[in-house]
Amino acid sequence: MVAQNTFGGVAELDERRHKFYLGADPSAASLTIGNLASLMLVSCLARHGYEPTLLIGGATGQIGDPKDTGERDLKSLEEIAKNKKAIVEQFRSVVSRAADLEKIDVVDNYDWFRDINFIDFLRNIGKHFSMTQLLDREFVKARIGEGASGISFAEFSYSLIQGYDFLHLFREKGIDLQVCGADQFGNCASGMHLIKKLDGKRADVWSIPLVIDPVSGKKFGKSEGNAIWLSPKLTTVFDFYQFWLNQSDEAVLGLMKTYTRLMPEGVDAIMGAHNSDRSMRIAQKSLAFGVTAVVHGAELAGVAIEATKKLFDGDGAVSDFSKISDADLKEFGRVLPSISLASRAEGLSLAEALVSAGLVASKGEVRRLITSGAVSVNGVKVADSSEMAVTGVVKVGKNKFLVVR
RNA sequence: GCUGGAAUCGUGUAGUGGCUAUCACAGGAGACUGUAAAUCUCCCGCCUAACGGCAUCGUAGGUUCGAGUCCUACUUCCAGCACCA
Repeated sequence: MVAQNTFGGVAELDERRHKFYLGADPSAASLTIGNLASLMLVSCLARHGYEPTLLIGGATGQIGDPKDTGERDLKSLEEIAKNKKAIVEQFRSVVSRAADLEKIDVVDNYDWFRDINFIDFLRNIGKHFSMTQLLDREFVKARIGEGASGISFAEFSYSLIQGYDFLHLFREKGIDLQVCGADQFGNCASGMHLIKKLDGKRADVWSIPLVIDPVSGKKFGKSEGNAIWLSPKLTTVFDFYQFWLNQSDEAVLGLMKTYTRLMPEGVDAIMGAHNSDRSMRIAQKSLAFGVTAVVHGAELAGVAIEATKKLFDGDGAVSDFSKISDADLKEFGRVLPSISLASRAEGLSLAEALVSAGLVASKGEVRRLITSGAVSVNGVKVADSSEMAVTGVVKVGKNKFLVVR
């Protein structure tokens, strides 16, 4: 679980102060499964007696972490404030579940940047950054030059801000280890060098590999439109569970290592069982439950499993969804988008219901899906987007459901 | 500041003033499967129950019967030169 670090081995860290931090920018209303990989490492360290601190990027989030394709749009301050709250909440709940830890320090880098004077910053910090090295970074090269999208001074300076964070936390709290995703290694290392230069002390960075889909070779879960979010408002618990359940045999081993608390022996045992009959998808099931339980709690993960059993073919499946009991429908509504039939006096058209529940982007899309036979109500394919007068389950495609109760 | 280029879907792209803006990737659906992978077929701006309607090639004007394409201004980016160090 190490991409690149700046120390000899974990044993070396054990000699030290046992304080570390992880940073996250409030650039969205929720963390994604990309961030979750870092959170799992944080939890692992916390279980072994290390003391975690979360840094929320109230300052850095106002600038935006430069990506290699192009400049980001600035987020409004209100949006940043909202995102901050949501992310801190997620961080706390995930780490406390995965590490049985109640108290987690949270700091906001805006608290110390708010009062920093620009000239002081250039004098004390900027002076220690080499332009040659700054220009040498991959994303800068990708942004400058023929056919490139360009880069603003604000984004260019991002890593100075992040570097200063590390120095600040080192001085104020004695934190001498930073955990980050591999894409952040450069930014984190700049802080490490600052500490060395200014205070003559040692600090380290532990970056974990970006999770790559072994089939497509693409970065995992962050491809813009279809990110998998930790917030149930953005990705339902059911979809979250299904996402892990649908992983390929090639990917599942690596994902278990990164995203579950299992020790190597446990992983081996599961993979052994999995390989004896792959069609049972034992590894995927284990992975899906484990991750869902950490993010959403064991109870909701259990509901997601129940819903999966009833809604898909196999043991215990209910092919006619109208036979699902009202109690079950209510329960499934906790992990699936749901809509109340009774709350609408007028007959609600199927198309409207699907669009308002967020299952389908537009009514035109619904029409296309119906034409291709993708939509069914209680197991019966529908021919037109007529009114919807029964309770039960609407199914769109293979694994999108709308509970009507 | 000067000169020359560039801006087309989530991404990368094609596009002599003329019919419905091309292709690929990503994404979605169907078939086949193990809710996997691979493969095949279809879809992939918005509205409408439907016939159909309305948009859209950085922004705003203009020329033209007709503009993604030509002209003008603006915005942003790139390159070279100059200026400044």
